[in-house]
Amino acid sequence: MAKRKETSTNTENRNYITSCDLTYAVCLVGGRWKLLILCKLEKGKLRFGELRNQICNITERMLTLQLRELERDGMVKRTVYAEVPPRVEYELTEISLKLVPIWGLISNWGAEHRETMLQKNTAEAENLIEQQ
Amino acid sequence: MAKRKETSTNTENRNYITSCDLTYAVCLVGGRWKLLILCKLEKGKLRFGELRNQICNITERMLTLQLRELERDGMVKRTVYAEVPPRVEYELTEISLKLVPIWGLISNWGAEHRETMLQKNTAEAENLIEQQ
DNA sequence: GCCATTACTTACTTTTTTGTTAGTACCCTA
DNA sequence: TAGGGTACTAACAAAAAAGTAAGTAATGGC
Repeated sequence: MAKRKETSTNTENRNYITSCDLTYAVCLVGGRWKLLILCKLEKGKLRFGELRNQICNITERMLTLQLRELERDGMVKRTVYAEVPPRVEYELTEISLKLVPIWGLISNWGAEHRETMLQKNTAEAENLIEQQ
Repeated sequence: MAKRKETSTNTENRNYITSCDLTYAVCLVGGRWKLLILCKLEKGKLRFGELRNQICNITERMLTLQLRELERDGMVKRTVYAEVPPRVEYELTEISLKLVPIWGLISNWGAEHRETMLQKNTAEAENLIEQQ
């Protein structure tokens, strides 16, 4: 998340894999908290503190880091109001808004996958019992 | 990738974030090489060595690890033929096949995002020059 | 002058992921 | 009987990501 050694194989491989548009796109939202943040912003602008309260397990540090990366990657827009105490609002950008319908599809698939795995694991457990 | 400390905040947070179906789904393909592997398998079955050759920067260890996870998560099916030298084939499963059309959408979005960022960066660079 | 509020930083530690190198098992062929 | 091919595995090191704890700045209200 922080500074990277620019010459590592790790970095080279990152560049290699993101030449694939699909992998590139998924990497943009790959940070642990990013999709959660983006989902919260689907319904409209939110302040830093509102995001923190809605994602109860996130630390301020992680929220800041993820938001900074999302901003750098054009996924959220950050607006600072020159007030004291400070007020900062975050919202989706034009390009990230285009992903919203796709998130719906993926989310449905995720639910289906979870169902499938549950059945699979149940079946395997029953097999184990029978074998005894 | 290997063993995890089961009680870390890190692990707790993993569980928390994957209660969201969208995050859950993206985590399934979140390993560095997973989407690349899945894309190669879109066109049909492939042997271990074929995958290794088609993804030229991957090590055998990483390929093995990613395939094992994909298999555990029901994303690929592994078939071993009892021959010498060994032959192992990998293919997409019913559930991962359902993602293929969505990958197309994401991929297109990724290309568009890349374009957008390129223009944005070019514009910013020009602004910097003007300001001098 | 002191405290509260908000949105962060900074320095550091822990955990996880990724990469490197050198094996292994198996049987077939030369 | 030595070497080749295939699909791995194991031990270790490096890098990156995530988490912890303790600040900071600015100003309005008490």
